[in-house]
Amino acid sequence: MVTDIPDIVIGRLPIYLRTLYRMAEEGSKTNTSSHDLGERLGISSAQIRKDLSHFGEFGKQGTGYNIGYLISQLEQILKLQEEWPVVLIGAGYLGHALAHYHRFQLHGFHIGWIFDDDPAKLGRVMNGLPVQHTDELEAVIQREGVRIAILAVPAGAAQQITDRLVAAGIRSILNYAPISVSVPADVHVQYSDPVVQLQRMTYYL
Amino acid sequence: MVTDIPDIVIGRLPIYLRTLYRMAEEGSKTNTSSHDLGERLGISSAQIRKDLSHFGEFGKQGTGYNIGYLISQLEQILKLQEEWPVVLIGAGYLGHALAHYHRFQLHGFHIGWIFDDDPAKLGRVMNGLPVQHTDELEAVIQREGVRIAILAVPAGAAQQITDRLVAAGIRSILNYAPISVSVPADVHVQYSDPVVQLQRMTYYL
DNA sequence: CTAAAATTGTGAAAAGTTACACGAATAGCG
DNA sequence: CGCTATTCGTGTAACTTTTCACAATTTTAG
Repeated sequence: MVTDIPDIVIGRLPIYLRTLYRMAEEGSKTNTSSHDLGERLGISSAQIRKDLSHFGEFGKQGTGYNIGYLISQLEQILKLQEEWPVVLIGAGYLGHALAHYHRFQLHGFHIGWIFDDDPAKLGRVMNGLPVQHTDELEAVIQREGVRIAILAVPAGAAQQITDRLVAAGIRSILNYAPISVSVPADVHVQYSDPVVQLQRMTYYL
Repeated sequence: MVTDIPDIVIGRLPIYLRTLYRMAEEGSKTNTSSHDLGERLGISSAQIRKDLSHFGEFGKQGTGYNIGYLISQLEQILKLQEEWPVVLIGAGYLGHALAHYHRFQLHGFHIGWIFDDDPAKLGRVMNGLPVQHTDELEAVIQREGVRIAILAVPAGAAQQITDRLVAAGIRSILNYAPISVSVPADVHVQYSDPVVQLQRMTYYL
């Protein structure tokens, strides 16, 4: 049951969770089923049941899943019931947008520090936070025990910054830079290169 | 050879391409190998060779791959040798950042129109483009033959806008909205929900 | 010129993922 | 109360993806 869950399963849980939050907001019912959920997501009901079964038995035959209960279980599995401090590196257009992205706060990710090494940007305030020099990265990460970073810097700076982040204690990186960074096995990176995402679709046009 | 390529293979080609562009820029050599490429990407060399072999024989035993040639072949496969017009929906913080993202233009994606339905944003200019009312979506897409859209609107608006995009002729959607949209089978969607991406990593912390 | 090293493309094996299908439990209805 | 409709959790089968390993070719070095 709780042994070595495939990454691909973990990757789907936030999607389930997102849909459950939406169902809870709609408030039209207290329960849902794997079938119902699957239909909304374009995923088979069997897959949803199999995925959840890795972690326990959250449903009830005949009734399905209680939405609130399943939400709390998924949040627990994904460690989303605490607030996670996050550092943001890069105060360009994208960094600016991410600094203002209110859904981070809403879901327990608190961007608390913004860094850049462009003198023109230092001291600027974004959503209440001053842009600090990257020289202070290590000190902040260590002092505050930050484990998560969002990287929105140019390709040329990404590997070097990544090495510093990892050395300072960062273990999860959301990478918007257009480059595959190299990290130790215990560090997780999620890639989000907008160009790559568009290029994945033109083949089919 | 050229028959029903797995999506997962298509999805890796832009990553290979990105690395090849970087190698070409570095300019230190004209050739590379599956081994070399794999090392930079954290992917096995066998996988790279297998992926490429779906489309033809681009390498040479003993020598590897000519970087420029492989780039041109991948661009051809992915249909990246033409310029693609793109519509952007949503002129909030994220839309603003995407409108200014210079790598789109650099890689042949031309954001030519920005839409929003918030009266306060209409007429504002972003990177030289005026924000237009979403009422004009269909007319523009049809007149200009646009096939690609970037969606940066709130969850509540996303499905309705998606339906209109698809009806007007859009076939590829890069979706930043935090919701799984439902589309016909011939329409491709790439998801990029920043919160989901962070939530995929906290499990491992 | 020859031997060693590098490297490809690929068939086959291994590993991983998804879908099927069914017993068991529950709820709703007449 | 008993019958029908739902729905879960899961063992197994089917399918997909990755890895292995090797013949064939080319380059390099002596």
